[in-house]
Amino acid sequence: MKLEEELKQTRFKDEYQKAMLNIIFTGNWLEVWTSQILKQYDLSPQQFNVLRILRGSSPRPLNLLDIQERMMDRMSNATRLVEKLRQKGLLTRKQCDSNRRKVEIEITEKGQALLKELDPLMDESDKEISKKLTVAEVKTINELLDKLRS
Amino acid sequence: MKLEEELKQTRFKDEYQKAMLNIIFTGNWLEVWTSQILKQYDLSPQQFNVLRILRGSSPRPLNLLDIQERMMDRMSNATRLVEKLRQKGLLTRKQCDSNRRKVEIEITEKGQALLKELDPLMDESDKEISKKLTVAEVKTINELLDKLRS
DNA sequence: CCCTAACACTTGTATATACAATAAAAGTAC
DNA sequence: GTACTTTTATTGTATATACAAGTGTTAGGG
Repeated sequence: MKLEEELKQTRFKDEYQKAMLNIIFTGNWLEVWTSQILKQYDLSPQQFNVLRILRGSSPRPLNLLDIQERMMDRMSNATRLVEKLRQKGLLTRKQCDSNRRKVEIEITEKGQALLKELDPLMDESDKEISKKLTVAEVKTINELLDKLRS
Repeated sequence: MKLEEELKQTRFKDEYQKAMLNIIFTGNWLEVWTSQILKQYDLSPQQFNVLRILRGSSPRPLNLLDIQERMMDRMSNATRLVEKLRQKGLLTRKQCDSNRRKVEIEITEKGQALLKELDPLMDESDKEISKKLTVAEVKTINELLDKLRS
């Protein structure tokens, strides 16, 4: 739907302003969507993101700064996020031997299993998008967004 | 910068998954950017958004549901958001005569003045984007995002 | 070895947010 | 008018987040 209808607005100052709002709005929209899916598994999008990051580096553990660098929202508090996941048994943390300031964080079997359960659900979301846009079109989006942040 | 570098990730499952993450990430990125600008004026992006919505409808007042419909993030609590802005004297609220469940919310002179002060700063952000992307390119983004949400 | 600075993380605190429960007014049916 | 439903907004509560201050660890200079 056009952003104008979505936000019941008649016009924007220019295409640039509209793009700014459009990207933020669509990002929120996608995040709400995934959070609906994740809710039944008691995960926030951020927690899910951290788990996927850990799976990506598995079996090599990551420390907190590594995770923070890879997070979608760098502002959120990695310590407490990780602690939440640890309490659920989805990851382990131990002090790093060579540098005791660091912690080594690793996804557990249980975490892997949970992600495996979630994979098909997330594939569904991708399929939803593929109903709306062709591969060429999403490629274009990716290129333009990458360019925007350059 | 490419999302892969930004998130220090080697690859994504496919372009669809990358687009999903890219839009969310870039949306966050833009929101953080504007929130930096707004911070010196003690406004959150959401509060700023509400003020702009009210300016857009001025001099006609809006009630809470109207505002909620036009907000970027529909989940946030409009009542408390509006109350914060009222305390700052940026808007007024009064019970609606014809339907006393509703409230009429209107931007004040002070609110208008604040927005006027912020306009040039926000124009700067637009200009930043215009250094990276042509009008044709942002038009493409807008079309594709609108299509994605359709 | 001592002193200072840099690093990696944690904690405190104030604010924001999500979601559910509640309240009050208006509309509808009888 | 009374009972029921719907609309519109508010409040309670648990959780999340931002930002600054604090803690313990390591590194470097003299």
